[in-house]
Amino acid sequence: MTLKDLAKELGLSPTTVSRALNGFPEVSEATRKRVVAAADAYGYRPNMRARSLATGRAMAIGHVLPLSSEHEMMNPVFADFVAGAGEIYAKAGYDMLISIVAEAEQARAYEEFKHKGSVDGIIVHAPRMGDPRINLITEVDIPFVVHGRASQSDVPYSWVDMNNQRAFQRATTHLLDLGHRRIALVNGLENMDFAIRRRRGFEAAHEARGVPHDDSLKFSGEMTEQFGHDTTRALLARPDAPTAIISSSMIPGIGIRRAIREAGLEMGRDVSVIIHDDDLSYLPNGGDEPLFTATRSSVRDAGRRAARMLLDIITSGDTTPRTDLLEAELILGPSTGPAPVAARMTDIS
Amino acid sequence: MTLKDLAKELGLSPTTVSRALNGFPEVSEATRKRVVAAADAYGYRPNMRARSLATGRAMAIGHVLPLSSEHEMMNPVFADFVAGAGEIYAKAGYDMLISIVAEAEQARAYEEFKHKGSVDGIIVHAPRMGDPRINLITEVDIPFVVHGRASQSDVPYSWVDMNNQRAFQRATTHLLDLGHRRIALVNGLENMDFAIRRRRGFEAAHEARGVPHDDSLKFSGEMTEQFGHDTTRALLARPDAPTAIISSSMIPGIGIRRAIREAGLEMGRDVSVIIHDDDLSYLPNGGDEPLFTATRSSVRDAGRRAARMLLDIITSGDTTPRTDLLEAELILGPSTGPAPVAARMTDIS
DNA sequence: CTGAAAGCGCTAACAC
DNA sequence: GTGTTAGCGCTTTCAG
Repeated sequence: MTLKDLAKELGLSPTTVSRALNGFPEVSEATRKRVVAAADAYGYRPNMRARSLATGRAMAIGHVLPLSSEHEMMNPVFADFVAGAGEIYAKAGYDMLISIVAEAEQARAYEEFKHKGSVDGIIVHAPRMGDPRINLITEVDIPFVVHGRASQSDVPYSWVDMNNQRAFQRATTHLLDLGHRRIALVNGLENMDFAIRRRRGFEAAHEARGVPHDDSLKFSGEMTEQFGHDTTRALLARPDAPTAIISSSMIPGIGIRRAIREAGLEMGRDVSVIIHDDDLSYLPNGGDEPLFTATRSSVRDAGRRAARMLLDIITSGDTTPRTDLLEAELILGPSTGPAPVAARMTDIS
Repeated sequence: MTLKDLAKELGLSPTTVSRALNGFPEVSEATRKRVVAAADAYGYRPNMRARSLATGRAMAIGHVLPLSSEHEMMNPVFADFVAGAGEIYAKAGYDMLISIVAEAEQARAYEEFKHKGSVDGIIVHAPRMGDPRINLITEVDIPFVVHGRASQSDVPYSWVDMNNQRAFQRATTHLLDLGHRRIALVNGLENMDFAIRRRRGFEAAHEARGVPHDDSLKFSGEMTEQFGHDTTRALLARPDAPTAIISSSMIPGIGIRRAIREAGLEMGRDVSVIIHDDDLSYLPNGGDEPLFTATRSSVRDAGRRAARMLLDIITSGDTTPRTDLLEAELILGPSTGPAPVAARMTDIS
């Protein structure tokens, strides 16, 4: 059933039918009712490809994420972000196109998106420090919003991001105010933008409280359980072991828990641990475990906001860069001051 | 730069240029070379919408997942599956469309996909027992492949799935052969197809070895850490506590570990635990923890296979249902026979 | 081997 | 208010 068929059935011209269906003002209410009823009855669905070709709008948004981040904490985060964005697109009648592209082919990917005309806008995921993609996509001249930020980028651009610095500053301050003076930071690789901001927050908290921060307590690596485990093991074996640890993500957090247990220590009593997780839904805080604290914010909401921002840019045509910084919702749970860690250790070989 | 522009530049007709670019045989090698070179030089990219309209092929695949499964173990699994599928699509020049649709709107979603002409085929995720979507989509008459299976469906359909029954049968057999006689199963909700199959495998192993399986040792619930924790806690408090536990997923597995530790027991010594995870990359088995065993298979590979299957169905036009059952790659790690659990327990209040 | 012409299904001037 | 006429950019008969 095409528009033409429907028009023939109704004894009208395709134009009128089109206008009636698309809510143009110049069609009479009577005809509109007839047309809509008939369209409904015949189960008519406009062909988007044809409409796209005629209007120039694809009614689709592309999400691009670099293949290289497949083993980062990106995986679950990405899924949630996309779910949130998808919600908004669905409401607005847009489709969502996902493409996972190797670093080297990013430039081509954007160009293709543009020239193939398959999307009206793009969401860029997992930016690095000074990510070259920002420049690439700006040149291609297609509306886009970055999920996260890319420090040191020389061109202005639109983004939606969590306030990573603030979240870590608050978490760190919390520990400092409890009396902790040696706090370790288990962070992601510093080529990821968020990792740098988190470290800055960690340091800022120290500076604000006049407590020196020891570089030998700051670690950055791939966010695996192994990394959390080994780092913590080594930390606890030191004569100047920290009394608290802040983990940048859930996964190394699991390793941290394990290492603490292996050392014969107890979380929340001997060592305070804060595990930051962008979306706690994966690892609900059991409550009865002495897991010290956790920070929380909704990635899904970030997805929704990014989608709304992009759609607005597209429909308004106003491409002046806009930004949206989401405050993390911190859950700073059952707390305790510093304990003489080293004294309580049994065997960590 | 459109085909017409390019043709004009070359002093050829659009037809010839099209044929040259699309590898039709009747064009001379000389012209083809010229055309290809020019296309390259000008950075010409065919407009997919126009091509789609002309050919009737959308060159895109839709992935539909029900909104209801957002809090299932679906999240990370979905991300990986999609990454694998995306790889194949990219190579074949297809786009990937994702839509997250509420249960109630599934029927309409498929119809829209079909009539809007935005995709050539669909991948259905997270099927339930006798999932009605299978019938819906079959009626709509668009090629599709199901990721997982929906038992009790009356129509035949194509699917790619893990051999969940076999994986759990093997894991259970492993424990039985070590001498365990009371094994608990911490499983997902049984409206999910895989949960049922896993239980069947668990039971089949017992039957094959002539060991009775106790219904009071089988649990099914939402796969949260809390569920794993509470179940294990209660299990260990029983006078007839099991000597081994099999967990259907990583997340409750974390709770299981915690409950065992809280009970003053040690995994792999006092209680043998097998945590099944479709993709261990999220929780690398540390190796030095007495985590007993784990099963492993690549969700990403399943995504690749499903994508290939669907593309083949589409291009060949042969819609006779095909199936692909992937064997899980089991890692049945450091093992131990049963220990008198109850005797070793300290305090679990 | 190449080109002219028609059309995919829809929208958007421009008339009436 | 409604219809007519051109396209959107590409593929595909059908001629030559």
